[in-house]
Amino acid sequence: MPAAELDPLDQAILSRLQVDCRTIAESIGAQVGLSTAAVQRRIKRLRATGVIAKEVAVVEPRSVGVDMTFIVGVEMERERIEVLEAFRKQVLSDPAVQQCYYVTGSADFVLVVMCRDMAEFEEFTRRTFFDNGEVRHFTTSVVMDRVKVGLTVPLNGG
Amino acid sequence: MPAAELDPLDQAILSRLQVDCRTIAESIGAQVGLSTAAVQRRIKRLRATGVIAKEVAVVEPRSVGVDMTFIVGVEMERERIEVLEAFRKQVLSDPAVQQCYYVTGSADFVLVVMCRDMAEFEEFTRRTFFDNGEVRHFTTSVVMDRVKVGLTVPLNGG
DNA sequence: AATGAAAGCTCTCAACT
DNA sequence: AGTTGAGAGCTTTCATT
Repeated sequence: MPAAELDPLDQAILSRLQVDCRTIAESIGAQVGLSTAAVQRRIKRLRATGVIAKEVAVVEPRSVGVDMTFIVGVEMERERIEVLEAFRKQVLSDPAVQQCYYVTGSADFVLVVMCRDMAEFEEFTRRTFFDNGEVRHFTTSVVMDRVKVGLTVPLNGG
Repeated sequence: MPAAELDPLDQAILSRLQVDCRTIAESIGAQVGLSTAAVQRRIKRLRATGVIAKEVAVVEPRSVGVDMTFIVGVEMERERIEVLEAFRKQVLSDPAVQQCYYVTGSADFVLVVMCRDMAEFEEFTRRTFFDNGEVRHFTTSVVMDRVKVGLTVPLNGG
């Protein structure tokens, strides 16, 4: 888990795979000036060392009937470890919660929540906030446009 | 695009690929009760119809020296189309901006920003906010823990 | 220690049943 | 939808630097 140094070749490979992990090694090799086997070996190492955490399919929400996204700030009643840990577990197991960040500032958690419709979101707020005595306050922002959505990490040199 | 109906088999396939898009078709088939070729045909269709938008490698930020995440709320001076559109373009081309949402409520945009360190974040705020006369106000929350990070979409129901 | 070339193998894809 | 075979892409081997 420490940061093993990545040379420019690894970075170039990663920047391709972050956009499309099905890019074939031959194509990457042609771009970065490496043989197919060399690229494959580097990708294998990047996976083994955890630099590539996972490779996932990104589903277009609307195509599966999910049409609403919310940004929700959550303030807990008390910042006790037990309370925070319980909330963590709850959001981890809730499929409507796409992302959850524990943050400084006025809110304790910031959630990105996806639902089919408003009714489903209200059901989410009930089970997550109203049925939880430890939640002091929450604020909802409705997403009108998902301008940029990805998990791409900035790499040196692009 | 209207939501083409997905049967439970497609949903089962998607739920696997959302976790690991390198799962081989044979393994998925064994789980959902379908032949290898049938699974591959369905995956191909899911890609062609845009249900699977893309397949990407997720890079562990710390392993490439990126150690800080911020949630930034941005309020624009005026909600003129031109101003909003210019801001959209700016964040789309900025590699530090991992995500950007246009939202209702007190902020106009919510950004997820990733940087190597605080200095890089300050440089980001300069180029994005201080050098932009149309930004009225912004609020920064520092992420202490990325509790849940993914682009997984809930598939129940459809 | 990492590379390139080529052999060997796995998975995918399209044709056919 | 299932079966099959050809081809694409990945992995291993080995000689080289």
